[in-house]
Amino acid sequence: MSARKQRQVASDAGLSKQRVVVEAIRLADREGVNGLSMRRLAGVLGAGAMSLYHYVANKEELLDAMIDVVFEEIELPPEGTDWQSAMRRRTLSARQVLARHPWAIGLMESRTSPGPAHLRHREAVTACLRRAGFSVLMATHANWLLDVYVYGFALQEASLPFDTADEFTDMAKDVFLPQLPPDEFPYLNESAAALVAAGYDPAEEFMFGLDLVLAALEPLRAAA
Amino acid sequence: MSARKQRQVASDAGLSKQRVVVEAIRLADREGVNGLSMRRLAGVLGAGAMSLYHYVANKEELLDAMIDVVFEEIELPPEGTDWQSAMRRRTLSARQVLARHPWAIGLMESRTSPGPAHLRHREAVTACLRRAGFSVLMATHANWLLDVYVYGFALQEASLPFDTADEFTDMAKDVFLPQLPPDEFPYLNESAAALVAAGYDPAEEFMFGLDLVLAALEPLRAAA
DNA sequence: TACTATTCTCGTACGGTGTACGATTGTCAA
DNA sequence: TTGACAATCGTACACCGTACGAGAATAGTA
Repeated sequence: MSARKQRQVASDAGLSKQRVVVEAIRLADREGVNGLSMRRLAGVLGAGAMSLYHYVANKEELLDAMIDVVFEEIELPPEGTDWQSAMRRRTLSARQVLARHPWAIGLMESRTSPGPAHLRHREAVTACLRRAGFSVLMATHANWLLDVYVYGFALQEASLPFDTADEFTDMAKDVFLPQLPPDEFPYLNESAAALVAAGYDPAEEFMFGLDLVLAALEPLRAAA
Repeated sequence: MSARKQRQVASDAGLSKQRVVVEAIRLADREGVNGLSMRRLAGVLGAGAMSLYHYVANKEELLDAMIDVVFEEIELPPEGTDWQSAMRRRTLSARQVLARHPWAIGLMESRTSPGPAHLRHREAVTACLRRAGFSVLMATHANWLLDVYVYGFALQEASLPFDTADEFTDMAKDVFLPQLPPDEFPYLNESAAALVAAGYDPAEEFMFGLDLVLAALEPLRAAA
């Protein structure tokens, strides 16, 4: 039994909770969360729909497990550096991961209890902040604020209808500006024009806000 | 015909896009976005399910319209004050509105084109920032950052399993702490204990981060 | 080896979903 | 009166999550 279970966890042939969740994530990445149905998932796994329920109590639990796997993909803050570098590292990683799995962001609103990977991440971040000299309460504020930044950014980025600076330029000219009568939206026209001229890079935007937040948090920690 | 249409827009008796969307929002507020189905919505409107499709092309369009009505509820930045007060006012309003309609946050991820109310809000915010002395590009950064803050906060707040400080205290003692073995999560234990002692108020947390962001943006505008 | 217990698979069915299609009615202009 | 059009909605189809229970495969025990 344990030998068989061992084999199933590792191999590609048999089912396992691992494989169900991982394949569910791949499916959601490909088709969006609305394209993820138990029947379709069973299909790509080469199984009957009801077989999945041996590994997952219901679809809600599957979604919870998917979210926690996403959290596992996010790098923990490294230990050997200053707190700002550590936070930059883990938030950048989070941005990449959430951009890879945009469906995860919309799912968070409805799911309230954090999974084990989520908790481990939170513990590591709190540890980093406390060791950097933030008080208990200030570390809580900083933790919350940085999470707000990461999720808020990911949420906005996911709702952008373009991925690269070039795509933005095209869309701005062909789609955005025609929808913005200059007399009704003078300032948005001005913005759009400036952004088309300067180019728009979400990664740069991320760094701008992140550095601003980190710099504003810096004086709130007690000296080391 | 136009008299009839007029009557329908105003009255409670007949259907209209207005009424369909408004009732859909009430239903989503009450039962969550998963409880909103065309049949149920038609039910509370006293109509057949297919009648709704005369006012809305499909459910996606209904959801888009719902989101834009939510944006309409958010106060525009007032004009007679300094930019920080104006931003405080409109972000606080946004937080309240999004807390009232938590389903709206999760919906934003999948919907890419802003509705008219969204655009009007954006225009007003950009105007406020530009008049306060921010450059075109800096106003874009500030606009983006403040939106990140509002949506990120709303997203996190929506995923909290409690609403008030008292509820938090109860849940922390009965639910959170038992899930956190002190040897594995020493820092989260420390945090939780401190928060239980100090009390936890989401509204305060919102002001903390908002003031921090506003203060950090202040030096980035050119003097007036 | 034989029997039993447990784990795993999944076919069928039920009540829900979004919505295409077409029939029906009510209201108007000519 | 007639013909166009706006509005309503019954029916049907393909899909959804999953309860139930039957059957096959495997493990543990004698």
